[in-house]
Amino acid sequence: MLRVSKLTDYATVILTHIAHQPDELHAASDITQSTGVALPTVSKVLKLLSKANILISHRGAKGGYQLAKKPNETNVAEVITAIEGPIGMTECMTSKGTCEQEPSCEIKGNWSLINRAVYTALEAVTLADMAAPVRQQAVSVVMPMTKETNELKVEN
Amino acid sequence: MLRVSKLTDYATVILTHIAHQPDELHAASDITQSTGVALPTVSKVLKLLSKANILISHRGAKGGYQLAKKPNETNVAEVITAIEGPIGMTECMTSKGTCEQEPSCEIKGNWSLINRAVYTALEAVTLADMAAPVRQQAVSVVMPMTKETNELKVEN
DNA sequence: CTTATATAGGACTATTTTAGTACTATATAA
DNA sequence: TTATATAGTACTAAAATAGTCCTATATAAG
Ligand code: FES
Ligand code: FES
Repeated sequence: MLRVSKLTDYATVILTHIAHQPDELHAASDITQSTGVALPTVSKVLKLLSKANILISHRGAKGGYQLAKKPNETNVAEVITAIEGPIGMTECMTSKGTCEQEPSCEIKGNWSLINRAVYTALEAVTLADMAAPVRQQAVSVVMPMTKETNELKVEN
Repeated sequence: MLRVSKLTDYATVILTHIAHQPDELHAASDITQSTGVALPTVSKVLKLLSKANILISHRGAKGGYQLAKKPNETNVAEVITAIEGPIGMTECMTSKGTCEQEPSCEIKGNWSLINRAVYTALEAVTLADMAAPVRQQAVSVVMPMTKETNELKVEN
């Protein structure tokens, strides 16, 4: 079904919450209350985000987490990568040399382009976007094209 | 890691193979030989693709499968949907009414836009593209935008 | 210095999803 | 009638994910 994991979904909810008060410290226990996600799970997500330098942590009493960068400087692709690891639509994209039919594979190149297109789409959405009301914009994405149409359809 | 399942990957390999001879019938046993994928697995994939009307099946002796449409009329989004079910980045996208925090959820709208962007990217690639050598093109995708930039960045 | 608080890190279990296989029924060409 | 090939379904095994828990470490405050 091509979906992100639950943890990633939690991560966006949590980060969106934090993005509303970017300068304050947010303890895991506070976030549990405001999001409804169980404490151990919240804790796990926060650790992963901290490790990926999306959040900065402060230990000890009165500690907590805050955004490492401005809300518009962290995007969804980074969040997904922090929780799930590198984004690659097929196994061959993330784990090199594993695939037996790699030498003769003719579709790898196209998957790589699809990959880039999806990544670009995810990269275009920031925490600021998530925290803000929904509006619309257009973004250009690199894609493979058919043999027949030998020129760019849309230029950016 | 945001990836399609192995079966989906097989499906693209198989369909790309068939797309090279769109008018001939391809039996599961033939496809096993030319792709290296185990027969029961090939069989499973072909059945799913047939059920989704991406392939047409012919039973009995000298039977097999062929493309239901021209190679450029079937896209990757359809293939993924055929094997994995509806494409939705989060659970809330595909299974309505399940999420407890749906009423108060402020990020659903943005996930919906991300979803559409990814879908558009996948929709833009056809079997003809997969079968052809890799080239480049640009495609426009609808995305959410920040509060500040209240106008379209790129028009298509 | 001591205590309470909060994150860091890792290990572990349970659950869910995916992959792969097998078997029976049905259709068709020869 | 027989050989061949798909349809449909059920089942098992393997892998990924989700969720929990425990111990160590850092820090603010009394
Ligand atoms: S399927 Fe692995 S490299 Fe193409
Ligand atoms: S998280 Fe389920 S609707 Fe937003």
